[in-house]
Amino acid sequence: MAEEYNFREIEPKWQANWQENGLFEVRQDPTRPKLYCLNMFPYPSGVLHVGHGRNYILGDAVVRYKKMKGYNVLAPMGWDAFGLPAENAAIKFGIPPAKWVADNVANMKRQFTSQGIMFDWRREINTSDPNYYRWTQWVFLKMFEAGLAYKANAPVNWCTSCAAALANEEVVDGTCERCGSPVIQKQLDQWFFRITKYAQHLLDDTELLKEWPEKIVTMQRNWIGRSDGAEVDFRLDDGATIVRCFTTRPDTLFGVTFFSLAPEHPLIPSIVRGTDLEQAVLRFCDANRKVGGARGSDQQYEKEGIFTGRYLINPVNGDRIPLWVANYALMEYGSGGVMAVPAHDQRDFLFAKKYSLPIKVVINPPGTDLDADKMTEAYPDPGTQTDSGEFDGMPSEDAKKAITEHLIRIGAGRGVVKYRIRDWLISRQRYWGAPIPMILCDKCGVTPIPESDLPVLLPSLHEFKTKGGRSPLADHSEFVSTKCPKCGSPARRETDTIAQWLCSCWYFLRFTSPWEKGQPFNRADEKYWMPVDQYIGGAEHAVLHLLYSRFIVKALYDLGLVSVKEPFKALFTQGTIIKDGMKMSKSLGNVVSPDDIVSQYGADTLRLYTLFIGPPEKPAEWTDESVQGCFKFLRRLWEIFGEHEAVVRTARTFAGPSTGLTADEVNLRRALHKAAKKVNFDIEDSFHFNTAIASLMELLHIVKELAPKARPEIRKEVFATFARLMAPMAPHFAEEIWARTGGSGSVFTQAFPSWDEAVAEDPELEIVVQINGKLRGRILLPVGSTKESLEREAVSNETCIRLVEGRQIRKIIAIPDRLINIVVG
RNA sequence: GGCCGAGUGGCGGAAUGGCAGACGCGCCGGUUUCAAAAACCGGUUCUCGCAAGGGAGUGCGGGUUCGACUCCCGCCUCGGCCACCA
Repeated sequence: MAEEYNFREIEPKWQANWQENGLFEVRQDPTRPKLYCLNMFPYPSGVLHVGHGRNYILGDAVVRYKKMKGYNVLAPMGWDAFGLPAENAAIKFGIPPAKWVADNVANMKRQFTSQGIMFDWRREINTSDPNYYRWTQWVFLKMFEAGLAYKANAPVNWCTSCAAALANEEVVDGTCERCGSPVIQKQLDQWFFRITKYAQHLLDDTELLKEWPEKIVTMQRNWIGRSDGAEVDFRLDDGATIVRCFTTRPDTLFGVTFFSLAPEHPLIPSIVRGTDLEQAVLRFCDANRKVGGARGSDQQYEKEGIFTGRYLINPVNGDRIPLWVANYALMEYGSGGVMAVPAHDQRDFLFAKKYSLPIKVVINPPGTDLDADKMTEAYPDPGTQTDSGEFDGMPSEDAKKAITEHLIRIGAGRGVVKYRIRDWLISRQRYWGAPIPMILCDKCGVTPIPESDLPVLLPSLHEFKTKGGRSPLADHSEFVSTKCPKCGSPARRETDTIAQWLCSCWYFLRFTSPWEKGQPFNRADEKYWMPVDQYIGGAEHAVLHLLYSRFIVKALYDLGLVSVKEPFKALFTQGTIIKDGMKMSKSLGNVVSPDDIVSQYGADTLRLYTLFIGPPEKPAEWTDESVQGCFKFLRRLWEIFGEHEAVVRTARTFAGPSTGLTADEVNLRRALHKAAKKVNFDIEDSFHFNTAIASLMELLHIVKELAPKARPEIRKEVFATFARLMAPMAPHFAEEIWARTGGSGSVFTQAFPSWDEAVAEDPELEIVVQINGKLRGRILLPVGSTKESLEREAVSNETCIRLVEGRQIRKIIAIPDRLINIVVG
């Protein structure tokens, strides 16, 4: 009776073995190339589901593969533990956030281990640990020193339910990204990071992100949102007031027929003061003031506006144009005013039609003349200038520059660059975060806490609900009262906490030397390990986390504190796991627990299926039945190995040469080499473990058929190589087979099978012969044939001659390894 | 509206411009069993045919090529992200 595949015994055994032997404890090793492979660290929300697992299993497989390829691999893990969910959960369940975090961390760590996902746990970090967050506070101080942190009274997005200010990025369609409650505007004193100062750097250096998905780079560029254009000064009809606007289309300046101000525009009250329309205009402004991240709801709203009764003078042609207030003009973009050119902008066109405003064509499409009266939509494309004074006849693309220069000459404008990105709101009126390390002194003003006084400890509070926009810390007098570090007089601490985003913007630096006490990281270690060679995570962080991290690293680089300009050399964003047509999530009730799969089928089955489910960059549908396919694969391989185990264990090591092998032995070894080639290529090229596993399944079929016919030492080679090939994906299983083939030590101290040498000893390959892409035959040719030698061979080969049947050969197309196509006339 | 992706069996998905549908699931048939499950063996794009074999076939329409799922042009559909950003 054959021994059963007992994963329940095998898996814990090897997990303990790896732990004991410190397999994943990495040190700097100058003899090997380094590889810093990082999975985005999780929010310790409690329980991992198999959707989360995709991330970590993929990363672990890469780490194990690279390790076998000879790299010195750093694979650390930690916890992004500050932030709203922990605090909300703590309020809900009445336990301290720190306890909630600690419990969840313990469980998630257990889940990682039970799935065979191994990290260098000596480097574990937790962002809510004072040993960590004192250095988050240090980052804040450095930003302040660099003039990149400032306090301003600003309208902030305020979530009515979370009772917290949100970053623009956290507002989705006017509601809170986390809880979905409506977001309103509120004026508060807030800390900002001046990310806008780095907008151009961040944009330029997207050039360096060659190993990032194109999609993510594009999203970063769009988010920064550079627009090149001109600022134009329009003079109010009183001759004094100047109303500014930004345009990307100075070429359309002669076609301006009205002007729209944002309802929040500060000039409006003075412009309409004392006029008949004053009350109506102000009422309109109040009614259309922006609420939340977007005006109104998520839907496009009807364009509305009101005439102010006043006129502006177009600086280039003296046209007197009506000044309107319109709800589609945004105060926070440009300068809050739009020069409206209905003929060449669709929004302006719709507005002009609605309010019967004139339309003036100044750009004609190539070859035709537009008639303003007959237009049904705006013509936004380039063309030839018309009705534009001295610029008539000029291509509109050239006119952009020419008209801007003209504006400069007459002192009515200038070329400018605008960015969509805004400064980063960094303060939160919440408890569960790192206190902002600042002191408010009546005499000295806002004063940073000296580095030596860090950390500013977060006090343990039992009551930490936010009240009326104040941080809970504000009610805690022992925390608030302090002395000014400059003048020594009584002062107050800043009571806002640091947005959790900042904690996760530098953690990859801390991982390089997390044990450092007197500094955030050791410079030598940072220099050795940075940048992160392979970053793996979800595309949901495509903009915020990645952009913030890039910004912080650039700022620290400019301060001479880190050695790299970009933190992440290569990025891989894996697709989400779908179940029953929806993203897997606790709230939808469609989660599959890895614990259940592990106990039923084992960690290796879970890992194989997760990798096999589809190409890792794309979303994939989880089906419980399909899991069995991977389990069956392992069990079959186990059983087949069992039939050969006794022979293999005592066999000597196959050392070649390949002469004198039977046809079956050649075919068996060829299949092995083919699989090795495929697995190497798939992992190296694209992390396509799905096809790598498929090729191993194919290999199993052949091994099953041919291994019984091969001599013992070849069988030994086959099973030992098989074990090494599957080690990244099914590590426990591979260790067990490796050990049972008589292999010494851990399979992860072995080299991953390469294929080039192996293939070179393969005697011959079967090549398909096509005639005019149709008829087919097969010939055997030596392995390693080049395209040229194949073509030569085809002319003299008997099979080919017979197939050509005397017709004239026009062309021979040879694809090494695959086929020869002979085109005959 | 803008910018990306993607359309292949019943399903997930394979295919450097070269045997379309690898591999897995499911399904069908068989072996085994008192029976069922499991396991094992075989089959499984559609279509005509008892069969051998034939025909069609990668969203639609063109094109390039000896040869197109793959490249080019024009559509259609779906998904993602950003969106009255001047």
